[in-house]
Amino acid sequence: MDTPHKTQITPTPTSSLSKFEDSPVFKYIDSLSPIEQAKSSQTDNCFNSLAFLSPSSLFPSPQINCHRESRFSVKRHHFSADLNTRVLQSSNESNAGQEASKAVEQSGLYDEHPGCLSNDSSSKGISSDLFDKQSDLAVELPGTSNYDCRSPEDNLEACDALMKKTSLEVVEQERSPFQRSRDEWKERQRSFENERDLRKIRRIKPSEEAAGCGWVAVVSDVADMLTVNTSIIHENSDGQDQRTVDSGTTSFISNIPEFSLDNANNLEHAESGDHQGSCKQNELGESVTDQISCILSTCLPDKPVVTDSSLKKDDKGEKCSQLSRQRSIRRRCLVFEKSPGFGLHLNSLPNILKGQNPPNKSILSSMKMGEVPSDNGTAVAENSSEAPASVGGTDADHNTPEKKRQKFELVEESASCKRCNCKRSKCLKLYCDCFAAGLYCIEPCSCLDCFNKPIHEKMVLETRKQIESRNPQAFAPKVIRSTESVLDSWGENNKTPASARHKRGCNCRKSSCLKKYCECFQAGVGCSPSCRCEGCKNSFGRKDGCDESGSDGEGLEACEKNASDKNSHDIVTHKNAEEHQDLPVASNISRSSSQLCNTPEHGSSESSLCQSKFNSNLQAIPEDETPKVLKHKCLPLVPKTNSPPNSKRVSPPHHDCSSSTAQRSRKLILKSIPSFPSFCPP
DNA sequence: GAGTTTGAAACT
DNA sequence: CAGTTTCAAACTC
Repeated sequence: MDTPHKTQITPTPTSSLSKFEDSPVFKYIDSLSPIEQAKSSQTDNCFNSLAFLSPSSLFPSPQINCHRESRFSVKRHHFSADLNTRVLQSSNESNAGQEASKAVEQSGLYDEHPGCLSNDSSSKGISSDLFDKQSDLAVELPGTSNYDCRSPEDNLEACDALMKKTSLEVVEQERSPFQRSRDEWKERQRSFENERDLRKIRRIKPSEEAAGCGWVAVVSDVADMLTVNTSIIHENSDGQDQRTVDSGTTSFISNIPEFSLDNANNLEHAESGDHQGSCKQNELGESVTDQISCILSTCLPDKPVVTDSSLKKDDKGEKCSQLSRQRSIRRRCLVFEKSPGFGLHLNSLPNILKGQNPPNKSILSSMKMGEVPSDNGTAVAENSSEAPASVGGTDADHNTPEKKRQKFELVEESASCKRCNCKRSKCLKLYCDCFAAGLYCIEPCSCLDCFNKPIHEKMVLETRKQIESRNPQAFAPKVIRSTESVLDSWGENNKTPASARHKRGCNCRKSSCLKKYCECFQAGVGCSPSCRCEGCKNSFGRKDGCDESGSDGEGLEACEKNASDKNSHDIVTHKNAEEHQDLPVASNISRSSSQLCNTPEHGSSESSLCQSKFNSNLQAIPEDETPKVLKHKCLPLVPKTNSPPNSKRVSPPHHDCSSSTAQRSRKLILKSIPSFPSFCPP
């Protein structure tokens, strides 16, 4: 049936046009859909490039094109031969092609078979073929056959000739200078998109290889790829994939390295499984897209769901599970883009290890306690006791995500977990340990009306900024590793062993710095002249000089007394508490510290173990890596108290065990510790 | 588990 | 900057 619009579209009848209108294909297409052309142009945002009826069709969203291109840009060349054989038809049947593509899209072919069309085009018949062309042209965007034939493909020269004789004759007559400028713009756009595709292709592999260090690039790359029109979010209306951002905001970014580490193999297996007996993945673009999909699916918090669904489909042999994944992934990545992650938030650290599970500080604690990510991205407990043999299994078992998850969960259980219990501060003040430590509150927390969650990221950031505006060091480590230079500034001699000190000092009045009310004691460091404590009896070092080295008998006596009557309990309690509590800068603790702790020379006695462990849990940061601001603020510290400046530094009890080696090792360790991350975007 | 103590953080 | 209040952890019972 002839619609009035067709005559409108081709107002200048040509012999060729009339010829093809009489073709069986045209009639068939025509009979397929009664959709009017004008309506199509309005409703179809993507595949109306041949209609040239409305500005909206002339300028489809470049973002849409971005993601379409990722699917079709390479495919275009693959179909070029086929296209050549039928371009005469299609180019003159733009209307019919559009309708056909619409029909295809409605029937799901568009989404379901993009990667398989080359193989079953015959079976799919003209619909698929038209779809191929349509998708191709839709991606190409220019909307003119002329542009289409300016593709670098040499074998399109014939196409060029044909096109010039057919549709171009029609279209060019109607091309206005506006359209030509539009074509130029789109050509530039396509150039940009091609470049971006190349970047995608180029980056996938390095991202896998770079593993941990390259994931930032992956993130940026992902961000590049995620500039998708938000309309895509609603592309799939089943609602199954609608997710809240929440924890995924951080896990998204932080999980990327895990993909690099963990899922490279899985990806290979999954992909090979996906394509066996179904779609032949012979196109680089498809492969890259799938890899990207897997990266993203790995990064996403609901990966299990996605993976499962995908696997189900794969098991059924359905060919288009990849696309479904891609679409879901795109949608959820949009969510991420809408609510970018708290990139440097410490909660992301555990996610690096934990994968898709929600952020959990316990893993951070695990790291702190000496568990470090192994090469495959899992946390390895330095203490063998924390790595049950049942979890270990074979090497093959180690590589399975389930085993890793179990391992993580076990590690998590055995590790400590900081749980705040805030009731009034909404976890947005430094009262909250989680917030002060730069961590989001998580499930184990018992806080009420907590706003320290990824979903309130903006509020968290604003609050942080506000607090930092009051005190730039508010989120800096409270305990710094004081080197000789600092001690010098405190008027102490260089022979005193370097130790950690509370940056600001405590202000205890009643606890005598012998309870965890005292931040110095809690951190396991001695009080310093910076402290304004009264009656300091800090067993780790009194403000006025309690040196276990023996030079100060009274001090030592006091300390020993403390250790005997109360510290024996306190230290043990402290040890336990430190083992079950996160310190604000857990990242400062290296595995080497734990190794030191477990080496025979250091671990001969319980007390030395305790102390070593205690030291390893300090919030200390090397003075070398202390920010200049911090140095400037800390170095000229003038004690407010009247404590004599010549008080000897007090070493923690039992420090005599391998002190030199320990100190040397600790220096090396601490120098390798990265500086405290800034939470504020630069 | 409830109540108390404590000192840092926040506020004025 | 100092004094006061608020807050949550530590502690005691």
